[in-house]
Amino acid sequence: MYRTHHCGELRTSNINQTVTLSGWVQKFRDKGFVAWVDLRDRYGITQLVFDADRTDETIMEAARNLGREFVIQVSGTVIERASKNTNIPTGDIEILVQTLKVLNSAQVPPFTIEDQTDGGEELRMKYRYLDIRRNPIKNNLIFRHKVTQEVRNYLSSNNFIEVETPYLIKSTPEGARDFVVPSRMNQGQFYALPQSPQTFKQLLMVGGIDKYFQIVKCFRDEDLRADRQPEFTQIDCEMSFVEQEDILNTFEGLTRHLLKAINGVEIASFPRMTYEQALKTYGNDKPDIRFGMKFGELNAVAQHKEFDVFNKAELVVGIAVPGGNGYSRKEIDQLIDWVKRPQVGAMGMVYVRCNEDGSYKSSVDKFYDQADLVKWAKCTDAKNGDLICVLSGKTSEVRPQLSALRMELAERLGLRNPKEFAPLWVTDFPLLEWDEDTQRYHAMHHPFTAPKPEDIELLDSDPSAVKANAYDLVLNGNEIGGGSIRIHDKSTQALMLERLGFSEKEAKSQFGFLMNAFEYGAPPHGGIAFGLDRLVAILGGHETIRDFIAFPKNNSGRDVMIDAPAVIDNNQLDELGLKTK
RNA sequence: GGUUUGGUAGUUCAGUUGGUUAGAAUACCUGCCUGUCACGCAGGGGGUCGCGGGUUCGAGUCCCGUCCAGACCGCCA
Repeated sequence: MYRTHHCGELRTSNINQTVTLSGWVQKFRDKGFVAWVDLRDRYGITQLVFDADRTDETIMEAARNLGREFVIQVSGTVIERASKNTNIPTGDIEILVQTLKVLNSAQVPPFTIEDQTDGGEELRMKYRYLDIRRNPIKNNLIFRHKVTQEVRNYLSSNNFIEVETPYLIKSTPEGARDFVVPSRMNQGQFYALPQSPQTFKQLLMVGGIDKYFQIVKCFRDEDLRADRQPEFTQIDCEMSFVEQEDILNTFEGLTRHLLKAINGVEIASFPRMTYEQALKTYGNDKPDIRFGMKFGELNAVAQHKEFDVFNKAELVVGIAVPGGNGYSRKEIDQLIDWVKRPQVGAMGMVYVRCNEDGSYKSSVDKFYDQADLVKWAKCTDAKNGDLICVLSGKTSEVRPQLSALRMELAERLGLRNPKEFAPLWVTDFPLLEWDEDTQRYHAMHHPFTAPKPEDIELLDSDPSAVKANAYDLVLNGNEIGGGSIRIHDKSTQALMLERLGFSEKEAKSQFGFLMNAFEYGAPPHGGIAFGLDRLVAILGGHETIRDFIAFPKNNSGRDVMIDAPAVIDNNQLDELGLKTK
């Protein structure tokens, strides 16, 4: 038997017991007459003691030959410590070792296996199995397990069943790039890995599985970010015989349950906001509402003077930065440089200092008097001591720019408290979005989203005005879930695909299976999918999802540990019919 | 595809205006130490300054190219 106990469980109540423990050598401390080993496993650390008076000399010697991360098994007696350590749960006891067996030696690890490691990101990824031994990563994986368990518990107890859908499916032209897999038995043909199980879950609805969920890997061949991986996990859900309201209530319930069970946070009901409101108020369809700094549109109070920049702008919009009047001229200049960076792309920034005495000082005093600036302050809800930042230009450009500034300032002001949770439903997304590159409409959500019934006639006259019963769940400025009521009849689906530029033939070959199914009694249905990686990271109080994924990929989509992707040999290419020459 | 930051000891980093033998901390090794737990003390080993080219009497430092990594933009229905 390798162990009778794990390394986190022995207490004073176990004193005098003979125990066997196995684990890794965290640390060896040698005082000459007496030496200690911190023995670590998943559950904690237990101190082993080797004492010149009480320990056999050969064992003493063997202990001196141990290195960091050696795997050992020891047997001995639990004794009370002469000096206790209140920092760890097992700090009152130690093991007086009677037998010591090295189960495996270890090379000196390339970074320290400690909470505050000295290792950099790349090195930790290359030796991810060592990184996982560290508490922060190990605890994140345990945390993720808890979240998925709670998801399964909640949905199961609400009559949802988990059904697996295939990973080897068919490439579709809409949406992200597909990862493709060559077929050996059908040479020249390819499977695609699913970007989501979307059509399959809809077919499950046609199959009568009226409440479905799946915790499922999805794949998108697009460039990565700190919060984006090429393979990621979704909590994918679909329900039949439901309206938007039913879905919002059900999954607000799930999210509330998670916040309660995982974070101990109770939120009575989630606020809602339309897509239009979100853009107007926060410049963004996933606003972080933990803090204010709402947009104030200034066209009416700023476009009557000689200031051409504003007069020519489609939108003049500002935010009030709390306490921002405290910024030095230099700091404000740095802010202006920040918004002018190519990543943000503003042409410039006008600012107004709101002095404590109620007077104003702006960078455009030449054009505007105190009475004007009073109105600006009113529009942006600025208080004395604030700084109003104003951007102008094309609405579609200025809003994201000011939104980026708002988020940056909130970050600097410490307003993005990771312990605070502010969920928000964003509803009434447009069905379609004009794409300049391809000169056609794209589905904002996906091509299976149903237009709002009252907007259907606009599909011909004014496609971009058509709204959908589509919704996102936003948490602390992150989109954590999105879904819609789906089309469930063949003619609407055909019309939709036609509007997206599919020929009848293309529509049939790509999505014929779905439209066929719709002809055999498809129930009204809709659903939602949550990004599990992101959700777990946010609940865990982090922005980066990599530390919540056991084996993540780096910025270039590489697994640096196993060194994938890699070339394959000619025989393999030949078998797949992919050999060039 | 673009913008930007970085690459120096096992690791994390410093390295001034281009100038002597490239440093620190930590890790590692050796010795000492009667209760350590970030143990302490003394000593020691450890460098293709990412790679290639150029400028120069002289390059870790300047220039060009290239590779790798991070952040962001595009992209991500």
